[in-house]
Amino acid sequence: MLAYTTIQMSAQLRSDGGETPIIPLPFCPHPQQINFFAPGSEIYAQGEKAVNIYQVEFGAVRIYRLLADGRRQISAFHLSGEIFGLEADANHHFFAEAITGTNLRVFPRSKLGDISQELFSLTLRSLTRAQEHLLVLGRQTAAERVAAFLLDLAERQGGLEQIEMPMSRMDIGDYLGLTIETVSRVFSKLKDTGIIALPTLRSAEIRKWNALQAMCE
Amino acid sequence: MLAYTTIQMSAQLRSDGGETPIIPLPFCPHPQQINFFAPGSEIYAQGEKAVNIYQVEFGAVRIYRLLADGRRQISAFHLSGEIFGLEADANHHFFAEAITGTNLRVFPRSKLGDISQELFSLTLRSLTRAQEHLLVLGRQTAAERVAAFLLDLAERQGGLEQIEMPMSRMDIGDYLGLTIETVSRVFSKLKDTGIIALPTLRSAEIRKWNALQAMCE
DNA sequence: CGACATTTTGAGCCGTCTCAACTCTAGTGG
DNA sequence: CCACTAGAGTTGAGACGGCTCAAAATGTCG
Repeated sequence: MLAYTTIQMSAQLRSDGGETPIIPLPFCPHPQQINFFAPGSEIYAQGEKAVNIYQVEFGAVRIYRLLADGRRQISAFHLSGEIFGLEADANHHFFAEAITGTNLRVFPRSKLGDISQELFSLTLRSLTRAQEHLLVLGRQTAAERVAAFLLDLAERQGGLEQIEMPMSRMDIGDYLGLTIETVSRVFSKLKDTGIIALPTLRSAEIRKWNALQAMCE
Repeated sequence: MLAYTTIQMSAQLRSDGGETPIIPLPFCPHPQQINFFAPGSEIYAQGEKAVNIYQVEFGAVRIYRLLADGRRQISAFHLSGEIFGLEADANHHFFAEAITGTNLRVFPRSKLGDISQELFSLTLRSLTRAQEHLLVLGRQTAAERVAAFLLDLAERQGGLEQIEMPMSRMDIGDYLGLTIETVSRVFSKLKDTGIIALPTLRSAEIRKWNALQAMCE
């Protein structure tokens, strides 16, 4: 929505520097190019012809859909190493945007050839992830959703207690089916009860793993 | 949950007889057996080793997950022709149960060999469907959810105004993230406004397509 | 340091849930 | 064929969680 262009380097440093680079980038069937996307920039749009698939080298991406009145649902965040952009037919069914400055490996769909076992299993993992997120959206309370979100992020970042959250509160709300106010209130409550700490706005630290896990049932 | 055994034939007739058999059953890589499942019977359980994939010949199946306190989220219904049971790893992440009397083609996973383009694209379609359902659960009101559900069912049954609903109100609620009471209230409202008719408990007739579509935005 | 965007906090409201009673349907047995 | 019964669905009243609207606080970048 907002078109930054000059800030990209600092955002890049934040999401890439520090700790982390634990996640491997194995998927690599062909020589491919790497493109940089500035924070907030569009990678593809709903309805657009799906010519490429993408792998995050570093940064973060949101996949989302919009209702006519502007309500937004983020169906997934993609972090380093993850693949996105595969579609069931010729066109994209969702929007994809870079959250922070993001480097993407671009694989032309035409050059993929036969479906590798690896690509298939990445797709199945996405499916499982989406189906599990359905449980969160359909049946969990606000507190449970945020807890599940934090644990999921932690796990995807190597299981450390320090979590990077490249996305805004609005992104988190649109992912969890909540408003920013509710997300914020839950964060505050978790902080007050000592379950997490919030060193900065875009990072969290899990202090009581069992308490957080217990919240998801 | 309930173990019928004597009623299975009538259930079978209801879901199979009448109109419908429009949907093709193309997926058929190897000779395979066909198994009958009585209404309510378990096809596989969460955590169980995933040895087969399944295709519905006739009947209906629910795929679901449970929280510790019994809250249930149905992530998908599968009708004639549809495939389910594929998992990202060795074990099932969900439960699968027959809703009505159901015949399933069973394909041993071991005999699938290389992933066919067709199987891959069926998987992608499931992924898209799940991601679109996230929008429903995350951002739509009760009335919008029910409208989307009815339109989806109608489309999958060939676009006719007569819809078969093999599942109970509880199933619908657990699919849409609502209680049975709310589902029932929305059905009543749609009936009162003449948008749908409800000839029997397990069928519906769409009277005003545009009104229903307008509800989903 | 100053301006703007983002996040947090507060107060009141609304949609959906909960709990309870009633109705309808389908199956059972006289 | 009809009354009886159990399960499923519907309807109503009140409660509650998360939303809306508003304002204060914090963080970011010029």
